[in-house]
Amino acid sequence: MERTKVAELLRSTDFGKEVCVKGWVRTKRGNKNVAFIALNDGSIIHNIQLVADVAVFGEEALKPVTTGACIAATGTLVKSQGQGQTVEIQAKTIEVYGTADAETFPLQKKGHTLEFLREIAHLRPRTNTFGAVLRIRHHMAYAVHKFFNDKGFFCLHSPIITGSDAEGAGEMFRVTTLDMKNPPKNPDGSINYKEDFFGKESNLTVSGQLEAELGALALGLVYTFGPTFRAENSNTPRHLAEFWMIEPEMAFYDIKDNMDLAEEMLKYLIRYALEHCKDDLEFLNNMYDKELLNRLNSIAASSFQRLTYTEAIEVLKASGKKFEFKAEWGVDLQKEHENHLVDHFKKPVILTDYPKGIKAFYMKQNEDGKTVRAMDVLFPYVGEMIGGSQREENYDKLHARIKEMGLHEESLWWYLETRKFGTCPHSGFGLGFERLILFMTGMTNVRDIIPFPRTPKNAEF
RNA sequence: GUACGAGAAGCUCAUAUGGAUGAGCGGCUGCCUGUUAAGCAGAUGGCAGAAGGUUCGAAUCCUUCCUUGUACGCCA
Repeated sequence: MERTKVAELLRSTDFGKEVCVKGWVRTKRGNKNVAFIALNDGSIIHNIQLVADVAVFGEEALKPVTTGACIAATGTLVKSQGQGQTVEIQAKTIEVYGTADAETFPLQKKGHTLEFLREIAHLRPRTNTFGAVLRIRHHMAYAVHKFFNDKGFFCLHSPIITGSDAEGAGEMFRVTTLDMKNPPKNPDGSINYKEDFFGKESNLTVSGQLEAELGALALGLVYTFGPTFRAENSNTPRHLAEFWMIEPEMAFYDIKDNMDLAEEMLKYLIRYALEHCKDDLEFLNNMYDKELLNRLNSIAASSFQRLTYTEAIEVLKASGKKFEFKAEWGVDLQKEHENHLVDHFKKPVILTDYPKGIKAFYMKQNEDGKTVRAMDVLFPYVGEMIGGSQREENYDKLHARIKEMGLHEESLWWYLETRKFGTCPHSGFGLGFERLILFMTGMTNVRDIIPFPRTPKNAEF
């Protein structure tokens, strides 16, 4: 008999129908006469209840049906006699695919802390929480592609391995096939990378932006959605060494178009989640964060507060609040400052036109000679969600800035050539996918947002 | 990387000023004719992260290291 998913069975009113269901046992309870098995197959957060008459199956046959075991069952879909569910399956056959020794299976019926579940990341997808998070993560990934596709963007696959060391977004992971115990040396004792796989030093990418710009200057509207790697020793609930980033890049967009796109996209994604992840969001709302649904609904309906860095400094100064670090023009905003701004406006804030000294080389320089057309989107709950800018399209200005900042000009030759050949105004931004999911789920640590987190001192699984 | 906190039973935690280690849950055994993270009863289960040190005596005090949490920094 063909397997029917639990999600479908729970919607069905086809009572009397013979069905087959397969999944993992969450709990089994009952007495001498009847056993109730809560079965979950991952298709939905809810379980279906199997009712097994002990007289039919025999006590011994039901023994291996324990929490964590995988089974296939056939039976009749019936209206539940008990409370708590509308439909259930009166079981006729049960086949055990895989047992789970109750003494050693680490997931118990009662809840576990998220910290403990991180230690058993290979099994935590079987919990309600991670089922919900991972389903939401999937829907958000799909929604990102759908959003861009519907707007005429093309997905561009930027490289994972890069020979460029000038992206400037953080420390990089070296990629090499050289024998680390005995690397080939130059006469001066340094390592000879000419012997390495690519004939030069290479690393894992920290951003697909520069390549996305090349794509935008040919296809118009593009976006990347891929993994990025940063070897920073960042120990916070918002940082990972390996994370996923969405980086749209748009020809002919100025900073305002850029902001409009970022705001439209974020609201679209929130609405998409509210529409397609209802059960999972309700579970997370009840279990972790009672304000989750309110927050999602309110931000989907809000219009983001836009102001310049200079105006933000004024707001901070006028607040009269005592900050640990004084808010002063020219200094990068501290977390406490960002938090104050978001609290002050009570909605997402888009900050623009930062001092050029604290931003990356590729951002378009303003006429004032002091600021660049950067934009950061600050969100309640998670902080910096997006970082982006209008890009500097003028060759001379870009070149001067690269020299001024002491960057390795030669390795950026290809990037500079786009400004020589058919340059145009363009903009883009980077959205941290895990931070988006953090916001979307009400979870508090990105280690619980990605199936297998990579953080300093941790690459298990 | 900095600051502070935490590492004891499978899990979550009590163990007041250093003085024979405790509980709840899980798992196990038994009871209960439809249960809902079921209920009731019982037994089992740990030389307290690692290494040193102080002391008659250390889970408790000190040192170093490891792991982990939170805040901050780097950013997304």
